[in-house]
Amino acid sequence: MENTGQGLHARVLESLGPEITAGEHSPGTVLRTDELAQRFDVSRTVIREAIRVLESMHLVESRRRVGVTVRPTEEWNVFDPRVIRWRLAGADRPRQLRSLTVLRCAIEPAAAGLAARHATPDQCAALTEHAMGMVATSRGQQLEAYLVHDTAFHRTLLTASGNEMFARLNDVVAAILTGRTHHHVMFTDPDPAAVTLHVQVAEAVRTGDAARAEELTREITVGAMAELDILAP
Amino acid sequence: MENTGQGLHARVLESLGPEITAGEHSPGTVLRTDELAQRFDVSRTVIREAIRVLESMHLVESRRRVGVTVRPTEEWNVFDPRVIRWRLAGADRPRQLRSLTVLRCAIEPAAAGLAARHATPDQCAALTEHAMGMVATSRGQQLEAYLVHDTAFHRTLLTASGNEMFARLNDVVAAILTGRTHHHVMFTDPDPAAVTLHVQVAEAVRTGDAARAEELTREITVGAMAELDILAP
DNA sequence: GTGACACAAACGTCATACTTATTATTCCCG
DNA sequence: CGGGAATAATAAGTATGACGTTTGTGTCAC
Repeated sequence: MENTGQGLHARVLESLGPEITAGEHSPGTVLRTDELAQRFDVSRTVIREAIRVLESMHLVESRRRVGVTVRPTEEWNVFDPRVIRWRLAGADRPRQLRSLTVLRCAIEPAAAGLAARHATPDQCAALTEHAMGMVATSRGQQLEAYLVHDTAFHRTLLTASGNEMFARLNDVVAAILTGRTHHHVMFTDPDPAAVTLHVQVAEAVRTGDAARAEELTREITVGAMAELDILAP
Repeated sequence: MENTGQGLHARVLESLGPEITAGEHSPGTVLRTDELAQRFDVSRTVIREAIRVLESMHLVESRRRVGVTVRPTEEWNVFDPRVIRWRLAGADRPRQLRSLTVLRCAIEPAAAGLAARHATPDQCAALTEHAMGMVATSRGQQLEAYLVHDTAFHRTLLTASGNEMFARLNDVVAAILTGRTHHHVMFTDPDPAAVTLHVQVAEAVRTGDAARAEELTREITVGAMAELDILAP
């Protein structure tokens, strides 16, 4: 239960954060540090440190004499990994998943194009290796093993793009892929066409064909959007 | 500009953050809270709150008995608005600007396509209005006025996409546009072709032509990359 | 009704003592 | 001489109480 034992402030954060992102405290609600200290049975010091982090995420705003007020959703730092995680774990998980998928579909083709230019031999090898792994595990209900290779493939692709911003989105893509397998209840084996596309992307990156890598990746992402009933762009 | 005097912890943060992102403390360096408290002449409480925020940005890692160690660049939360701002203000501004531009060029076409589907009449009106403003200020060294309309145009476009993640990138795009005008020393008037493209994008969004809006916006972003000598994808 | 003024509530800051985890050192035994 | 266990040292983590600062609000006089 307590996987958050890294300090009391972390424990408070992992309680308050999800509460806020889940909308349990509607925007405008005021939280008082004294009450929170009493509720969590910790000192105000600990509460204040947690509040400071929530404030850095633009989830709350602390003002004198008034207290800690919850900010409206539009002001949240929706790119903060923790905010993403909390929202994915909360009630509006579907909407968050759609937002992230749209983002992913804008990013990954561009990342693939860059990877075709910048990927190191090691990265090319890793890509083909994971693509082969996907092929090997694409039949016979080996969904977990398939997911591992799928995640590794996209992580390698994003890293190989050489763009630090893209690289930092691998957690997002991993969350999407994991979510699809675990939550969306994939009983059936993966789409063979998608598996083939991954192999072809690895090949395009290896041969340095940026345009082809981008287009093939776009096909993959279009498929990902279709799974969530998002209009293709 | 930004109010850095809003509390001592904010002051410390706005000193330590830039120092770290500028590489003044190389990864692995250990900072001790007591020393920092002495250096900034504040209590340890204040230092701890600042450290907690830096920790939430993955800039540092606080461990008992060892101190606060600076983390390697690859682990930083490069999407955090403050990290972006600090790096833009620091030494590796050029590289940061290129990273952001690549990101922008992956995002904006997709955002334009979505905007063509989701934009409200008000947003369409704002788009055309700002495009007209760009036309009106595109000649005669009215660079500042042009920048205002340019920024507003792209902000409206990203917001109109209806995707919260895209919408939160308007600060990034604004930083890029501002940087081009101010830093890149634009003596010459804007490229007339780019101005025309903006008008056409506004028109495409208004008429709901998603494919056209996306393609036109891609042409704009390709131009933005060319200005920074980035290979077109 | 309007202005100034005083009060109080909540956060902000500080100082201090104590706790805990982690590392480094010592020391004993094989 | 070497290795592992006991021990000490260290720096962050937590608790507490006091005081400062800002600011919303109510009151009072005019």
